[in-house]
Amino acid sequence: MSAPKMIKPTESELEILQILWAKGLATVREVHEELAATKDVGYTTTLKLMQIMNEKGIVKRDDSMRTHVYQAAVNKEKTQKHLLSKMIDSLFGGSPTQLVIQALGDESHKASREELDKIQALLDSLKK
Amino acid sequence: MSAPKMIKPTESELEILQILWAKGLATVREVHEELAATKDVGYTTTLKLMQIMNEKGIVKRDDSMRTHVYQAAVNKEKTQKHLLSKMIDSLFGGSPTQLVIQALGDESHKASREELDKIQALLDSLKK
DNA sequence: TTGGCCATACGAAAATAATCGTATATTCGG
DNA sequence: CCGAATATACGATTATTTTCGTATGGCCAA
Repeated sequence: MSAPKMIKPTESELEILQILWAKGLATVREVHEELAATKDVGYTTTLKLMQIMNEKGIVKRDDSMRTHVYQAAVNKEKTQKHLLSKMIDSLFGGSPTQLVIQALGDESHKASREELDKIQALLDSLKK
Repeated sequence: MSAPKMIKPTESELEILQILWAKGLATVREVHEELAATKDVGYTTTLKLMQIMNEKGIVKRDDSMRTHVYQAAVNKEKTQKHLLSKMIDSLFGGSPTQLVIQALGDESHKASREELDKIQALLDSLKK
């Protein structure tokens, strides 16, 4: 089994996935260093998490070398869509509109002009 | 302490909050019946959860009667915004735009024409 | 060769979340 | 008054997630 049916990464797993999505390929050490920049966590903790993720099929690894090389085994957009959909149901009563409005109104994550234009374009196409 | 600084309801707590936000005031039994319609869970489980939420300050209760009456102690929009913000950080690299695009493109949660207009209005005001 | 890094494996503790059984009190119909 | 129904309190179990200590072995410079 390579691609897991139930995509339900935990909080910590998501942090690791983010890094793997950005890097493509990465060793435990690389992932760990990036994690450690933000939070205080031990190396073996990161290692263990990635091992578990490998068992779950969330990541794949190449263990032909002494230092294993990992990569995400779940698609970024699919995962985002899935979790977003869950949030729409669990927090916005099934309406994506309220979510969009809240997201756009978020003061701490302001959208740039270009981004707004991008959204505008999508909106236009949806209106047709 | 009435309003908690750290808004971090668990999955189950969120389900209960949703019901309380909709109902305004509700007893444990009322909340439980609504929960039980969807999932298989015992009454005392719901009770316990709501007691814990009360201790955490997520809900308030009037226990002047034998049957306590609960209500949400956290603001719905604030909570939505907070969790959304966390998701933007943890899953969309801090950019709300990708989130908005994914949300609007979600096939299983289509936005109506009115909703699209609503978003358009907000977009217009942001563009200025 | 050998001592120090650096790697993975693995077990298990610690922290958090969810579940429920049982005790006990109140209410109310008959 | 009495028993069934219904309420809360509370302890304890189970499940899940996170964390880390320790074991073990490879690699390499001195």
